[in-house]
Amino acid sequence: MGTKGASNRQRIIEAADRLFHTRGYNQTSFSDISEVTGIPRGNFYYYFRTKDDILNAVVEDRLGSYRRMLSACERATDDPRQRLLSFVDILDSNAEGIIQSGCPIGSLTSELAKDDPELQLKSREVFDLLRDWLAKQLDMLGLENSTQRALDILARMQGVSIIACAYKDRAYLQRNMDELKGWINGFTMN
Amino acid sequence: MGTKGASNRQRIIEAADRLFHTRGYNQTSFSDISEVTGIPRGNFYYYFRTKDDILNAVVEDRLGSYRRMLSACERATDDPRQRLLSFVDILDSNAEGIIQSGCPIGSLTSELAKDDPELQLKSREVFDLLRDWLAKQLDMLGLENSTQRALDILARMQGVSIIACAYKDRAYLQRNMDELKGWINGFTMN
DNA sequence: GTCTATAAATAGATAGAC
DNA sequence: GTCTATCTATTTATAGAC
Repeated sequence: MGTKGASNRQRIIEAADRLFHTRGYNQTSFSDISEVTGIPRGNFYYYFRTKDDILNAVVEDRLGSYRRMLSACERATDDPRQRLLSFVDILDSNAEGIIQSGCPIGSLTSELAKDDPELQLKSREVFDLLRDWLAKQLDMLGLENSTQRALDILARMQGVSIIACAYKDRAYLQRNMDELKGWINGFTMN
Repeated sequence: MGTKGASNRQRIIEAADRLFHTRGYNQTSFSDISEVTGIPRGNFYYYFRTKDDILNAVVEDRLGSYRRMLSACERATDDPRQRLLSFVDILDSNAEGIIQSGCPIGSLTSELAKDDPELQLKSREVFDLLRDWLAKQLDMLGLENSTQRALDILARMQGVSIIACAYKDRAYLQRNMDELKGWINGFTMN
């Protein structure tokens, strides 16, 4: 695989990633990706056989990004409570994108739930990654039902994202992220 | 407007309502609605000028349905706490649909956030209706920041719906609906 | 009011020149 | 590896017969 080929492939993935977030999977056409990247439509099929393949590559790319962010978070501190608070900050740093287009993970998984069960399963892998990482930190805090609590954290962030996006209310998002941090701080007292 | 015409129009709205939930707005074509209702595609334009008009009619129809449910809930009891608990039960009765396709309100509003700001504003009206009704009950309980708390209830239900749908986990939905009721019961002690 | 036929645009996907 | 041209199917929407 040549350097330029890998570059083109990566450019397609990154453009598709952004478009899947801002316009949705089904509303993103090959023409859209072509316009953004400058790569002709027909060339896409050299790198991906189908549109579904692009989605799979985008999810794999997201998994890699989140794994790197979580690893960096683990290297920064050994305190699981601090790690959980950093986790909230990571997603908080994407606040503007959430207000405009919703959570990239949640909105993609929700969209694909209506479409193709296989694609939804693929997009859910990002949830799996975050859930397992959160559960690991909760385990270190000595909490029980760590997986369920991890899902509760994700559910809370998803719900806040939905409302904040629906009302384009950045203050609502900020306030609830802070309350979520307080909730997480309360975990240590159990 | 004749009887049969109104009937056809209503049949289109109800079929579109279900399809917008199970497949999404953008993934629902006139052909899909035609297949379900048996009404030819071309006939749709006698009742609606555009697909957007169908969405508007669907949202208006949903608003009417929810208004009737909330009114019935108000007639059933004067206790605002009981009304809030009944509210959770109403959405809980649609559990199977939430598992399969997500919350009809949340998923539609999220989808349209990526598409057309005007359509999102229209679909958000259902959130507005529920928010205001919840806030009214919270006011009766003597709570402050009733609108913010109402949004918190909606956010919590949305988040739980996203996770329950992603993992097709009916038990998770049920457990969190019960916890939400406990949370609401806690409101009276403030 | 109801339906058929069809327009005009766009989708995902393919073939093949270079 | 890269790009143009094109195929086939489907989309929203229109025209017009009945």
